Amino acid sequence: MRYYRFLSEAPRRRTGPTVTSAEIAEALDIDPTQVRKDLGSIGIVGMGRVGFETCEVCRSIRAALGFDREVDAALIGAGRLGSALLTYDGFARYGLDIIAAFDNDKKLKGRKVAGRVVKPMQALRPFVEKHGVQLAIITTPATASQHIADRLVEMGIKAIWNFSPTRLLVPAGVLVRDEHISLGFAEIAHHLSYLEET
Amino acid sequence: MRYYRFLSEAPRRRTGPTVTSAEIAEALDIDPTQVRKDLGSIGIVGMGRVGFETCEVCRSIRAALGFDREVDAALIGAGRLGSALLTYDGFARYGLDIIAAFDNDKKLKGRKVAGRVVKPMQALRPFVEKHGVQLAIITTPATASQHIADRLVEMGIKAIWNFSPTRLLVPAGVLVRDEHISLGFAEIAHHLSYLEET
DNA sequence: TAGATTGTTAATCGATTAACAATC
DNA sequence: TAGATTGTTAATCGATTAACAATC
Repeated sequence: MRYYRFLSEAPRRRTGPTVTSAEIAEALDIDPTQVRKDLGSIGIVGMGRVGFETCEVCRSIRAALGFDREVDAALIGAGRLGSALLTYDGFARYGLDIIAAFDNDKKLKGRKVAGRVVKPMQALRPFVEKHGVQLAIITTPATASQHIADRLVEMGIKAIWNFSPTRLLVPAGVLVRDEHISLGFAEIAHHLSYLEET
Repeated sequence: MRYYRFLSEAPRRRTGPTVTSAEIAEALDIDPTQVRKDLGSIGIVGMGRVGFETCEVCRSIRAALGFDREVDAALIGAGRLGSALLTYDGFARYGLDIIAAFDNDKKLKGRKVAGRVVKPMQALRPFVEKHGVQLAIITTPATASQHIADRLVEMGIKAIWNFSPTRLLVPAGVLVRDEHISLGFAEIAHHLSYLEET
């Protein structure tokens, strides 16, 4: 993933069409050997003397990471965080398309957020089944999220991206990615209290 | 951090006042020896026969993670994501207090979000200096964030929690924690395309 | 050809796991 | 005392780094 970020920015750096393992390693602060190993593991072969062809590597990484195909997602919870995700246009780069938003809040009903109408929760099941939605993004309050997750699993969802501050329990085979912002704060708190000491 | 989440939920599980390394290991799916090592490394000693005293361990971990002291933060960018962070009340648990929000958008000026007035950017420097703010949370568009980061560093900020989709460059000594949501999606995309294959 | 960069094998390092005497 | 659980040392495992012949 870090490779992808670095390489997709390559055109902007106006470097040539190739990149060496040493350059990548330098930029990402890792060992050149490591880079060659990683690239090799997803079937990318470099050329002696010149290195790797940037574009080709990019494509291969996209494929390896699964960014090369469209993923349609349903967003559950159209509050502030949900709206922020809907509005964010950076997901397209990774093949993620949030095709619908659902929320039970009467105030939001029928309102448009980032061009998408917020649908009532009753519409969720038919929608998921009709469009074969595989990914659900949950931004509901912690109290509601487990219940919603259970329903989503019933509907046959394959993955849940959980932004609510709870750990969700789901049967094996369904992927849950918990996005706990508080976790990031741990690093900061640690750093700051460390500064304090010295 | 995972220990902390687990242990702080202990009261809800209504287990006794102590917990064994085996129990923690089981719940977190790691090796019991690892647990004992980790706890030992922050100076926590357990008792033979009964294990560790839950409350005491919790306190020690809080201290080790730096959650035991208040951190005052300034939020830059009061858009959807910024508002979501302002509204989120879970930060208090970790000692984080967002004491002010700043945004240049005229529409937001003077508006209240989660009880805090949004201040204009000009007010940032005096505010940071007056209150000795150490942490800034950036939720501005990618184009603006580096410029803002530079200014914040000048003002003597110690850490930046970056929610804008760019990598920020700062001098050594200033901590930047990048919160790239797209990164989380990589895992999901990978899982889904893996399912596809089989 | 000469030189730079790769792919890969071998060596090092650190982290995880196993084993067990010491402790409550 | 007997039994469970700890702290710690030793052994294993995997991942990172170093070295170098093969390649363009």
